[in-house]
Amino acid sequence: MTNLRDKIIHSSLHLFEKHGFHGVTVNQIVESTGTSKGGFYHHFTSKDELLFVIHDTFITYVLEKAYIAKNTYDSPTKKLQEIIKSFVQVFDLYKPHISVFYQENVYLKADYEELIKKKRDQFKNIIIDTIHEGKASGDFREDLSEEITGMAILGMVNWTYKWYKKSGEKSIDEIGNIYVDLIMRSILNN
Amino acid sequence: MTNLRDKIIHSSLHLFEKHGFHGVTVNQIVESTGTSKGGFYHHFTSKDELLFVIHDTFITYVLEKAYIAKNTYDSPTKKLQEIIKSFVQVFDLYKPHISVFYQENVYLKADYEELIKKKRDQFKNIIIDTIHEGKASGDFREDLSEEITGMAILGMVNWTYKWYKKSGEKSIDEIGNIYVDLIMRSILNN
DNA sequence: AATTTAAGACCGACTGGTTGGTCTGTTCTT
DNA sequence: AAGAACAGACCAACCAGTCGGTCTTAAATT
Repeated sequence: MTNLRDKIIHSSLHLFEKHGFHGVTVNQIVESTGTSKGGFYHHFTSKDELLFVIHDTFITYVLEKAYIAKNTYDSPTKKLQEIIKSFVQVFDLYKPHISVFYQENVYLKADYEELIKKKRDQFKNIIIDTIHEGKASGDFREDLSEEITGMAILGMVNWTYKWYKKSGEKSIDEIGNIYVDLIMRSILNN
Repeated sequence: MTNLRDKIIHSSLHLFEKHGFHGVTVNQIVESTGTSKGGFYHHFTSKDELLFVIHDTFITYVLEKAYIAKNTYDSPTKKLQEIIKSFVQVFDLYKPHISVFYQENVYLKADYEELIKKKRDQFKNIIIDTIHEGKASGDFREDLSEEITGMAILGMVNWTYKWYKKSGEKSIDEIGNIYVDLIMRSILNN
C-alpha cells in the first residue's frame, strides 16, 4: 500500500463495515488513515465518491471473474459451478467491500447508483442465462423457474457476508464446495 | 390504524426502506405522518427507539411463527418445511420491516442491538436444531454441515427482501414452495 | 551545476447548513 | 379540572466540504 488514496480506502472500509457509512465521519476516516481533510479531498471529490469507488472496485472484479468462468467452460453445469466458486472466493479478498456493497448501497447518489446497478444486473443475468442454458441442454431440471432459482442461488451465496469470518472453522473453499453441492443437488436432472 | 404511534411507524417504514435510516430526518417522518415534532417525541424517546421498535416487532413475530411451526409438527422434514413457508409468508406482511431489519441493523444503539441479537440467534438456532434433528432421525443427509447448511437456507430465504415485490409474477407462496423444493432436494436423504 | 518555476500532494482552521432533540405552550378527552 | 396528546418555534451539536497556505519533487532555464 504505497499511496494515500489506497490507505484511505483501506481504513474507511473497516470503519464503514463496522459503523455504516453514516456512522463514520470524514474526520474519523482521516484520523484513522493518518492524514488530513486536505489529503482526503485531494483524492476524492466527496465522501459519496469514496463510497462509489468501494462499490465499483468490488463489482467490477466479481463481474470479470464471472465472465471468465462463463467463457472458459462449455457445459452449463461446469459454468455455474465455477461462477459460484469464484464468487465465493472473493470473500477472502473483498469481505469489507462486500459488506459495504450490500449494506450501504441505498446511500449511493443517483448517478453512481445507476452505474453500479448496470454491473450488478449483468452479474445476475450471467447466472440466470446459465440456468437457462442448463435447462436447454438437459443438464438442469425443466421445471425450474429461472428467475427464482437464480435469486435463490444469489441469496445463498451473497448472505455469506453476514456471517463469514476468515478465522472460522471452514475455509472459504470448503464453504464454496458445500454451496455447489447443495445447489447442484437441487437443480440437476434426475 | 387508529393511533399516532402506529401511523408514525407506518410512514417511517417506507421512508427508511427507500432512503435508509440516516437518509430520513425526523422532520420528514413527522411531515409524512401529518404530525409534529411534539407528536413524535410524545410517543418515542428518540429516533433510535423508533428503529428498535421496527426491528423488534418483526423479529418477535417471526420468532413466534417459527416456534409454532417447530412445536406443531414432529418430523424434522415437516418442521423445516413449515418454518420456511411461514417465514416466507412474512414478506407479504412485513416487507418494509424486513428491509429495515437487514439494512439498518448496524445503526442500532448497543443496548437495543443486544436485545435484537438474542432473538435473531434464537431464530437461527431453531433452524440449525431442526437440521440436527433431521440428521439424527435419518431424514436428512448425514454429511451435512449443520452450520453452513443453516446459513445457506437462511441466506436463500432472507435475500428475498432484496428483490421481492408483491406485484411480481410469482406469489409469495409460490416462491416459498420453490425454496422448500430446492432445499429439500439438497438435504433429504437419497 | 545551480537556480528558478510550477505543479502535485497534503495540511488544518473555519463555515454554513442540517438535524435530533427540547421546551413552552395549546387543545382534546375523560 | 387535570392529565394526556399534540403543536411548532427554537437550540446546540455536528459534519461535509472549503480555502488559503506549506512542503516536496522534478522539470525548465540559466
